[in-house]
Amino acid sequence: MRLSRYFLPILKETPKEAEIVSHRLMLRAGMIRQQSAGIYSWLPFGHAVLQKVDQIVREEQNRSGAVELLMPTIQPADLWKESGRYDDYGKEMLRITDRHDRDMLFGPTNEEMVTDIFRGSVKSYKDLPLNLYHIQWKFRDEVRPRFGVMRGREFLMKDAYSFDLTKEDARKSYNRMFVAYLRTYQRLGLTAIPMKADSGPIGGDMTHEFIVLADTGESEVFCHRDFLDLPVPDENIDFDGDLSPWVDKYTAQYAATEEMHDEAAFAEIPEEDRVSARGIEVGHIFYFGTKYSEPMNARVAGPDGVDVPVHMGSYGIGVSRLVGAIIEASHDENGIIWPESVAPFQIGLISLKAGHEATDAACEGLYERLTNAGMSVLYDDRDMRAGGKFASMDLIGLPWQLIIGPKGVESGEIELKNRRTGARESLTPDAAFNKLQATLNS
RNA sequence: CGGGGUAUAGCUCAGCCUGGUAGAGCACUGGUUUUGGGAACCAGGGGUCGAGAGUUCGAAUCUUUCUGCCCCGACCA
Repeated sequence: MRLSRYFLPILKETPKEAEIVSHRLMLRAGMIRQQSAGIYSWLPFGHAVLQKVDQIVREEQNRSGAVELLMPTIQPADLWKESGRYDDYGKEMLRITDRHDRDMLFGPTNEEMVTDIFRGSVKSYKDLPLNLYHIQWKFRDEVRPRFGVMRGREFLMKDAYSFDLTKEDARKSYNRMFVAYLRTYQRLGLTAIPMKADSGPIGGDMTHEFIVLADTGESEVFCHRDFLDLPVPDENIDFDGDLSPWVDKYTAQYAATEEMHDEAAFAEIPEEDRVSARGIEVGHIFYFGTKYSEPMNARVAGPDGVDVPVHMGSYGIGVSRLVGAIIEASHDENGIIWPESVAPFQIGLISLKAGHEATDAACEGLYERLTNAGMSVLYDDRDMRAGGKFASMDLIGLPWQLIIGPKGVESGEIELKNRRTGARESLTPDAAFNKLQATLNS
């Protein structure tokens, strides 16, 4: 992509409404534009990141055996009246009346709807287990939206719903999601720690919040240092096998958010292993049994022929929030530092002197070569001074920068810079190409 | 939903106290000189000063009502 033909409205100054770093950087890097409190347009650069995250989440859901569908944003109120939540859910639910005066709502979540879909078609234990998920925009009319996309009113969320005959089976479904989440966050370049969450009236140990540590996190969290470098299952993990060893490994040590914090238990950890930090919740999984299947009559026949309500769980990942969380966890004073897995482009190619014949030729040649080799390149071909280009490229945080100017072209060298480490090296165009190909296509 | 702010050019802000023809920097357009870490100069374009009502000869400025947005708290993926 040539920057001169892209839409990347970079801001030199920070809009005053942005308080936290991810919000500031997302506005400055031309990723989002606010349309109303907590409601954002995703501009091309931001949209590209959102799609990368979306796709990784999808791939890991699919790998775990979950099946994708797509439910609507607008739901009829009747389903919610059936479960009893129409009255329970407060003003956070955006209620709408259509032209026929029917009560509708903009979905804040989809338990009722997916239960309705399930009960219409599944009647036997032979069709279980089943896990249905979608990635869809939700709306919660927060009293006080803030932190940009981290706490918006409209947000993109992956929500999965598992259906099982028994609680024991539901635990297996829970474990599958647990492991899928570990893999998902790792692929996104994040260290996410599963922490005990409040299970509310359901009770039990099957609920965890996945927390990313970041200095600017919204809440205080406490955990054992071991979590910071626990291995994550590789892509060959068998989701039909017994996943409990992995879950056990990740639940053996102390980890809790503020609300669930137990000072005494935390004190038992050797002092040097105690981690007390700020965290961002990027996922939440929980088992809730027959809370919806009971009132909504979602029952299946067991092997004995008797109908029983299915055991359900739901599993959320805040996809749009993750974009902010990744920035919170990965930036410096100059801007964003994208993990390679979610970077909108792998390489930023800077022409230090657009219009200079030899420089243009060198840039065009390399741009074409890299692109043809399957690498994604944002080519800054604007006629602009070098300083501004360097600042822009650091701000938008592409993992690799290729810097080509008249001096280097004359001596046959270009500069390759790693955004994260800041390391630069002068290479011939061939060497730079080979290095990038070896690094990025591996 | 309680408390506190704020609203002037695309962005950051001054002007308001003490009413008198709407400003600066950056950005944008044209030009000249520059050119390896956010250049300089010259010439331009761009604002019903959030909206309504009032006071006044005259309102960005004073009074008042409304609205948007932001921050703190309670609440939450």
